[in-house]
Amino acid sequence: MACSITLVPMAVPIVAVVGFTASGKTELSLDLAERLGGEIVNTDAMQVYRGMDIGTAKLPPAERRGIPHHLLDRLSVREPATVAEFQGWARAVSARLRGNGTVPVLVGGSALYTRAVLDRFEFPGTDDEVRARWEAELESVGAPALHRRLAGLDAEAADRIRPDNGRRIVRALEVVEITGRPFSASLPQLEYVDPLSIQVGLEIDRPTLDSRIEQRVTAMFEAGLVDEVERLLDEGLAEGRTASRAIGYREVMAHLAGELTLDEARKRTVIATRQFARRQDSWFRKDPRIHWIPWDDQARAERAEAMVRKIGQADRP
RNA sequence: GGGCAGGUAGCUCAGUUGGUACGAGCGUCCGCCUGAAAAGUGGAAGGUCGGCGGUUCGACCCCGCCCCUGCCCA
Repeated sequence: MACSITLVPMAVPIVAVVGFTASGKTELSLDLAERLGGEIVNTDAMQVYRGMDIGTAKLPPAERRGIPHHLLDRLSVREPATVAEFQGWARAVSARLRGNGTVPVLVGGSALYTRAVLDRFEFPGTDDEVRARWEAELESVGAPALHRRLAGLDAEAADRIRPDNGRRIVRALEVVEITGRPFSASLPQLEYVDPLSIQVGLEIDRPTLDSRIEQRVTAMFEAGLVDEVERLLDEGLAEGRTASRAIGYREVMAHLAGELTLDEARKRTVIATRQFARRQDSWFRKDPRIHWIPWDDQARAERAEAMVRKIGQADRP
């Protein structure tokens, strides 16, 4: 650049749009990105998969208003996804954007993913071989027996984890083995890594949310979700540890395997989505830092923008 | 019109050869949650056992009538 004026590095906030599936997050995030001069960073655990478009309600490129979207289509359906890996990606992208004065607008319904990016949140390492061994052990001995094992090695963790939750027991044993220290797994405090963080949530009443979910799922089936799943099966969807569990995808797979009729698959998908929304609710409710805006507020984008600007100023000298 | 099967939790169905419904799965509600998180996991609330009458110390289980559903015969 000819002009050599170095801009005073302005504090660039990091924004997250959170909320329930089907609540209108996508729309708000685009409006917000436009107003703030930001770019979208996906925080949806399943939209990181290539080819999972219809069933994850991934915004088609043509509807992205020219705003760059990050962390979409990163993995093949065969590859496992993990929070820790995602955390690395998301923090790197966010830091890069902010370095350029661009506001990262995180959008997605995966509460743990969002927290992993915004909060002080560290994950102990992992080891495929160690994990595989404990998983095999779980298979042959059963969760309660493994839980007793864990109790001997890390009483605190065993105390926190239910005897039936094989998955978490295995992880605890894995961490204890590779770190040589207690896992004592518990969620970290609600504390942002960077004070210039803000979460905006879309508030929506249950009856409305439930009917929107029903409509959205039905629309997905009409839009060709079954074809999408068939395509992905050729790419190894069934072998994917994470992707094969995605709502809608597993139901359609069951249908293609002859276990469910098409309509049963659709109905089960609606139910699973609703249950997912309830789980999201229990996460969001516990986070008092979220700024809620009614989903149908005409001026929601303006209001969200104002909230973000206020945060930025409050912390500026 | 006759015959058969069935009417038990919101749904699908177990069950008691008459002695307070042990119900189950799913759904619903509430909770937990550190490398699968759209995942995983714990708990709770739900029932005048189709209706009316009878037999009996006592009936959801026995008898009669009626209503409803499905199938079959005419």
